[in-house]
Amino acid sequence: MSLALRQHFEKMIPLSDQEFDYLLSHFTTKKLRKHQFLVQEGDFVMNDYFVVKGLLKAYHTDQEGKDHILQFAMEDWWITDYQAYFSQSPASLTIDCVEEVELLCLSLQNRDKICAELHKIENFFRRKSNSGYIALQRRILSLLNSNAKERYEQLLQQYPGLFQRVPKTLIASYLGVSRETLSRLV
Amino acid sequence: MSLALRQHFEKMIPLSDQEFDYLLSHFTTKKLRKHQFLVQEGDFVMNDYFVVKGLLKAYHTDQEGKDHILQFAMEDWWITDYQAYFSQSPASLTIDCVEEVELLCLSLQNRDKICAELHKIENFFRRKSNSGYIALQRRILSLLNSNAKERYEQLLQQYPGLFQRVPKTLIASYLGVSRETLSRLV
DNA sequence: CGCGCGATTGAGTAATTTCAAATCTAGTGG
DNA sequence: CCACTAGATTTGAAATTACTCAATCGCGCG
Repeated sequence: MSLALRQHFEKMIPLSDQEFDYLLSHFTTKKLRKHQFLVQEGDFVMNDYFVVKGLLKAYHTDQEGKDHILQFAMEDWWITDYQAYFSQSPASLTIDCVEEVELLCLSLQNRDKICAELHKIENFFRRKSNSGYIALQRRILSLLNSNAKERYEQLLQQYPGLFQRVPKTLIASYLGVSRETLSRLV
Repeated sequence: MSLALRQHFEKMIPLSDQEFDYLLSHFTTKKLRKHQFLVQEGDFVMNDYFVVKGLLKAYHTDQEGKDHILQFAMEDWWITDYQAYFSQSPASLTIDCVEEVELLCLSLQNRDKICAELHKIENFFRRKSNSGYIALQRRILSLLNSNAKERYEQLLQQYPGLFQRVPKTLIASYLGVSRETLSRLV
């Protein structure tokens, strides 16, 4: 289970066995069933979660009760309500499991601790965050530039595996269109 | 001019005079007039830019020739084509000056160098990037959740100063609506 | 005074949503 | 193996929203 995490780190930074074991000691594990909540609106968010196995979604529910998916996360991705996590304030997002899930959990305290103790981990998270920033910029441009059909095709191209694992309703909610409209586009 | 940068760093991390002077030696300065380009599509992007004075916009031009503003940057903000900068590949964005501008320029080599040499700078950029990530998530949710009017009001609330400095046409392009539609909403 | 840029207004068109109903599909229990 | 059900997807039709294109307005500056 922790091999996935090690490989994930080592895509960016080399680690000795000792270093990795030390890092790993700052994580806890968690398993959840399909449809279980990882984070609910209003919760304090204790951890950032690395997905070892399974698939989750993070979404916000608006005043009219409609969900808007901010993020999916599958194997090798991180997910949490970052706003809530970094500022240790109540969550405005809900995160739940689309499939059965195995997670490695990293508290903010432990994140800061390993970043302070191991310079290369701070480097890892900096670069990771930069990549994430760029990915979100791309998504914003795609929301501004492209109509629903083009956004659908871009997503299909970017994450072909996703479509076997989530219903179209959720894809629609991620793309920002109604499921009926999405259905008419395909 | 460099005082702005020092204060910017010191909002997050304390610095000695020596440390700051050393950091500053890795920046160059640049001044541009209104309407000048900082980055054009296809350019290699040599720097990340810290805005000492003035206002810029970063935008993408789609196939139909329409511009979509990804980011504004004013005093105390950073701006570049991050995709192009971090991967040292040609820019897909254009960045130009809405006002006369003074910048401090940081190359990728120098960024990596000061991050490697000064752990707390790596920490600075990590936290900076995390904040940016959260801000983009908020913007995505606002694009998914809210209609044009609500997005306008959120922007107004978030950056009241912006509206005195940029024409409504640019606001519309940032919000993802036509200028006519925006005009009818206000 | 007049030019030019930005903002507004009007009218017709295109895209998307909403609400309702029909259809399809996978999993369950008999 | 079949019938049944719940969830997911599709389709239809009307209503809404936003867009485009064109014309007009308003204001600051030379």
